[in-house]
Amino acid sequence: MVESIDAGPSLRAAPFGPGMRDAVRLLSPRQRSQIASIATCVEMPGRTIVCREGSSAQSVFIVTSGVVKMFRDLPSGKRRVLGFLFADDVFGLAQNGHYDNTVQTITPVTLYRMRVSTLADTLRRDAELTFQFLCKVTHELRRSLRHNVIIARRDAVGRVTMFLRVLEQNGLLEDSRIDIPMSRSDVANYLGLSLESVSRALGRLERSRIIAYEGRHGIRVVDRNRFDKILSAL
Amino acid sequence: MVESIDAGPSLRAAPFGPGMRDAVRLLSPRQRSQIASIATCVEMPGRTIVCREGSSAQSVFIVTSGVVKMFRDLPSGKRRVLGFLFADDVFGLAQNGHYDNTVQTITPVTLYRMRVSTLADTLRRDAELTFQFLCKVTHELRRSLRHNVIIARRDAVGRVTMFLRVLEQNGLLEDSRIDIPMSRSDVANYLGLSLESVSRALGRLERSRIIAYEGRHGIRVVDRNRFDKILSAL
DNA sequence: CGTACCGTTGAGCAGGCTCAACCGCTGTGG
DNA sequence: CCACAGCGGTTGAGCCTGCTCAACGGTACG
Repeated sequence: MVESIDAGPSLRAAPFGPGMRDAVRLLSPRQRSQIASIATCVEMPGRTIVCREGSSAQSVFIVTSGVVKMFRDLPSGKRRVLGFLFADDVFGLAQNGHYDNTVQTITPVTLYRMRVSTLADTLRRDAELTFQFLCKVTHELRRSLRHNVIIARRDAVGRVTMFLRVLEQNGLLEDSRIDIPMSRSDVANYLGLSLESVSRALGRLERSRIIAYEGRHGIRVVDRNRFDKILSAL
Repeated sequence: MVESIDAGPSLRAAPFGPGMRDAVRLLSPRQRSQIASIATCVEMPGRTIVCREGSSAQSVFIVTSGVVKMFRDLPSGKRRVLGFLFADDVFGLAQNGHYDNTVQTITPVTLYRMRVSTLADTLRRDAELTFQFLCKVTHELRRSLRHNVIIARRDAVGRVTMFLRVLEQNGLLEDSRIDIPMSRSDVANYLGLSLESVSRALGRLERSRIIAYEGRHGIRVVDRNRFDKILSAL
């Protein structure tokens, strides 16, 4: 049954124990339908605000398809993008009564929405399910820490390259093709660079024949050696 | 019974629901003794490595007193400090079979150590306890995201000031006194600055009469207005 | 076909990094 | 008791990279 893999929302994370190299699907079919029973599936076009920083936190969301960005607007008008979320990611969890980040869709997305109180009730009665969520949030924490490592880097080319690898490991695309669904401005705000610097860094990578453009929102790694060298030059 | 507050390890985090302003103690006395029963209490002097990046993950730790730093060493020899952990914080959780960060004590610490497999077994049988850990890890995630916002800032004075506020909110010291237990070098690696920049930033804050030194590892905010102005100038 | 947004490229500036010297405290050994 | 070495912290000089401001190009969409 192909349908079984669509029988409700899913979570992806690396387990605590000595599991596979990286993230795996966490929830059992039973757990997925359990969550589906307390959630509603919604679809949204691109550029839609899903939840807003500071507003009362009603719901928790799980992404099923598409890409969203999580960000915070600063008094100066600058915007900090704190992360991009893909299929099998969860958000809306990090608050205490109020969301502390805004989440906006980048591509059209489908996601499951559930009331935070309903989810909390369900979790309190199901240790196994709660444990899965614990794994997932721990995984998010790991990603955030890696983000910290990336933006600690000083050179624009290095940051952009590390970002490309994150995208590569995330999207399970075929051989060396990397999809960049978000705008340069989003990338810049995520990496703590100006958008010009992002553009220049990509341009430099291309001119030195390390990557090749495939449209403006996709690249291909053509010199894996030098690509990896930049990564480890951190 | 004064002893009751020392009856085992504790966790501190902001709850999901509309709770207090900030973090609260999570575990019930019963849960604390439950964890204590599967943990061993250890004391360590300062500058001790607790667990090392890449090594096989045996244990999860809860800090009871003292300060530790979590960091990662990069190929270039540079060191990224990803966070400082205080009483009621947990670490060792973020791995999959291996620790992905090194943790080292800064001050003498007392902490509870438990085998990760034992903890996992306990959690799988107790939804309420697992939920508490979920809250805690979510809280850690929030802190990491705030860290991201801090180091996104460009100016050294701003980053240092935001760091001082984090320390202030963390340590529950009396009026405007802020303890800085870690070295300038640690602060620099945490903020993504050179240690000279940290030193200069603190010096500038002092010369402009916004803070006053109290020894090298403590300061006092003497002009709260301008202090806050720097914070919101982000 | 025009407009608006995204992306790219250029010129000049500023802030933080690097290198280097110096200071003060601590602990050690003669 | 003092000399010395080591470490953490501060300060200075000069360089370098990414930011800012600005103009231009291309593509998508009305």
